[in-house]
Amino acid sequence: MTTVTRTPDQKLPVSFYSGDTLGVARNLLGKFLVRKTAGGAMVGKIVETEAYHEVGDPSCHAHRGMTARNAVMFGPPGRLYVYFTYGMHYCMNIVTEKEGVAAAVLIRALEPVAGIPLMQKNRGPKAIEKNLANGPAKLCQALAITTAQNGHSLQSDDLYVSNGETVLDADVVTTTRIGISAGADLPWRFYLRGNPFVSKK
DNA sequence: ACTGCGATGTCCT
DNA sequence: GGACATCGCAGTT
Repeated sequence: MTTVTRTPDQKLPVSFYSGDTLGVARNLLGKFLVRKTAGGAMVGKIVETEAYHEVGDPSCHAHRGMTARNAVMFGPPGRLYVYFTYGMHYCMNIVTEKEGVAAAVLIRALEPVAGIPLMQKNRGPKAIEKNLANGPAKLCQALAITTAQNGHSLQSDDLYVSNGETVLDADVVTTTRIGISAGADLPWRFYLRGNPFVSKK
């Protein structure tokens, strides 16, 4: 018999995030994002990511240098970069690369694993399980993440990424990013092949 | 199924 | 003043 061991409370170390952004984006697939709030704990498996980098990527918020909004991207790796967009939505990124290099991985979709009733409460009565976290703004709403968490360390106890499932290269699809115009040709989006919680096909 | 578009605040030119 | 790493609703095929 085969035993699958999961260690959902083992945080990924800062060194996991400090390297090449494309590699981090790929390797975040299958990991568990853990969020604890006053209402309870939630866990989602990361099933879709996108890489953003100040160098060679005109769609990166930091492409034209540091501003008040993107400053966290220039800081140390393993922290959260959360921004507000379209007048009503939040998106969360994980900062990568060494301090001084602005880069991050956008978390685009989660497969709900635990705390699903709380995610539904956060998302509102119209959300069903399939739609709880299959988009960057939806998952922030499900996990109660706003700009209040901008700069938040993933070594904290209320918001972190833990070891998850091993993902084979054969199960990773690499393609272009969604919802951007500049840099639309870069193959910097990664998702789990066939996973029903990916935001789009 | 698909397509178009309104909401709504902040950032940056 | 335009753009925006989005979402959900309304209308059509």
